[in-house]
Amino acid sequence: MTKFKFNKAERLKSEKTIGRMFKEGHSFGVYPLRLVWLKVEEPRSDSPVQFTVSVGKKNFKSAVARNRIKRKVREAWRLDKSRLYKKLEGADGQLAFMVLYTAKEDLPYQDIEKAMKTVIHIFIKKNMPPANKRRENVPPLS
RNA sequence: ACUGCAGGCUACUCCAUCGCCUGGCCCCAAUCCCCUGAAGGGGGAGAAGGGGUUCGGGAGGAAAGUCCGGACAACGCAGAGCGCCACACCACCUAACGGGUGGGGUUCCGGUGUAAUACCGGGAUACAGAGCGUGUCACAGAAAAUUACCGCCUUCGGGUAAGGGUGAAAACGUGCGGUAAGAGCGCACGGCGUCCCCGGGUAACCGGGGAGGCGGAUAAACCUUGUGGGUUGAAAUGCCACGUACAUCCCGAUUCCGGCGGCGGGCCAUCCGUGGCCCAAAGCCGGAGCAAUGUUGCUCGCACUGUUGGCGGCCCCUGGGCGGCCAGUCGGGAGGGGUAGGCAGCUAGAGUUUGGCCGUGAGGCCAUCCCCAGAUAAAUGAUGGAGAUCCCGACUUGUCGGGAUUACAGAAUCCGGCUUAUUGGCUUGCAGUGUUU
RNA sequence: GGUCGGUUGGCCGAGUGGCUAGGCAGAGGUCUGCAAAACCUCGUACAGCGGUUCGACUCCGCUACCGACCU
Repeated sequence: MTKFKFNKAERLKSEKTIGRMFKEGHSFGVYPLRLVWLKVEEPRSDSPVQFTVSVGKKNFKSAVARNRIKRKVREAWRLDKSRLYKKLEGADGQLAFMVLYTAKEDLPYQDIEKAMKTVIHIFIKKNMPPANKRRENVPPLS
């Protein structure tokens, strides 16, 4: 039951962490999304991942439109994150995730959900090869 | 019924699944307290957190712009003056307002109608003062405000605003008289200010009469008059936690007087007990000065804070004067550093529903009912399915098929307004046109 | 959340209510064998909408956009 929830512990709120993500973190894009992520050594909560969304004011001037897109992206994350959580079981540290919405128009939910699934898939494929050798394949922080 | 104008109301509904924020209740539970005690047992409280087939609530008419007005909070005073800002026909409403309601003036439009005034309906209106002062008034024009030039007249001293046709604006307009030529110089009609009287109206103002007049515009130019405003704003403010650093540098003040007090000293008198006079430390009290603050514009007032101690030098001379340094305290400033978490403020209020009464109305009074968002990288969503409404097409005229549910837009301390954005529907008032009775 | 400031040609920038300076860039010309430089000429602007005024870049409202500050 708990796998579809989205609590406060799972939200990324620290301004410092977000600042570090853009300096030191890694990123890749899957239209219309772009993931920025960083491994945090001292977890702020007991959740394996802290997640947040960003929609630029440049692309969407209306606050209503920005809020709607953020809700859709959060919904997609909420429904698909369990796949990643399963892979992360037993790992120490915490991951900070930020998803940027890069499209210029408000896309329907199905498109966003599809992109989110791809994002999670690529992340697992790149950084989480099965079992024991996981730690070595995580790229070092620059 | 249609059209036009001016308003008002509303902001799709329901079901299922998965979620978000928030308040209550229940469960788990680290821990703490009490009783008894050898362990242990019993009872109670229970932060943060987790959970629940649990019970409630969860965006707007503009939540927006931040243009006004308040509540509330801080600044030692809600003190003074200056400055600054705002407002400006009258009355009322209101907690207050630059808002609203009603009325007045001015002006525009439409209709009816006239020789013309007029009447009806609707709109707009930052609408105090230009017979205080200062400034500005391009081009054109003789001249843009106290005045010249041309012209006209002349007794050659001068008089004269009729003419000069340009302009947004130029000496009340037209006619007659009058004159050397002219001029409100006089008269008739008309227009516009000032003052007084009468009538109506709470008043603005309107109507009538009289006196004395008529030398431009601009105050959303300075300004004058009147009225109001102390300033700053929830990133206010208070508390807790964490963290540097009661750290560094620069500047300023740290002076004097009086009273009480009497350590101690000097002089005089002496019946040797003491008495009188003078100087006078510590401490206490009061005052002046200085520094700084001066309610986050300037100045001032009152209040408040600091004004303590040590060490040398020079001069006269044995008690003072002058001038320094150091530390402390207080005040001002500079650069730099740390934190950017939590709680309160924070949602029961000029509140909401319904009804009655008063008022032309804005609104007021009374009763009744309800509790109705409090997030903070910032909650109210996603998916699916019905219904309802609207649009398009087809024809069997009430069915089918397709599409849309949209616009503007997301609370951030809270209210009252204003302004701006905006889809569709419903509805009220007024005017006009047409039809029927 | 609050408090302020700004918007003038393609770019930078001045402007007292009376025809919007100047520079860079662009176009044409003179000069040159050709260019550069220099000189001459030209085009293109007051963010938008209302109001005050005879007249508005300027004064006053509203709107849009850009920017600064606060602890």
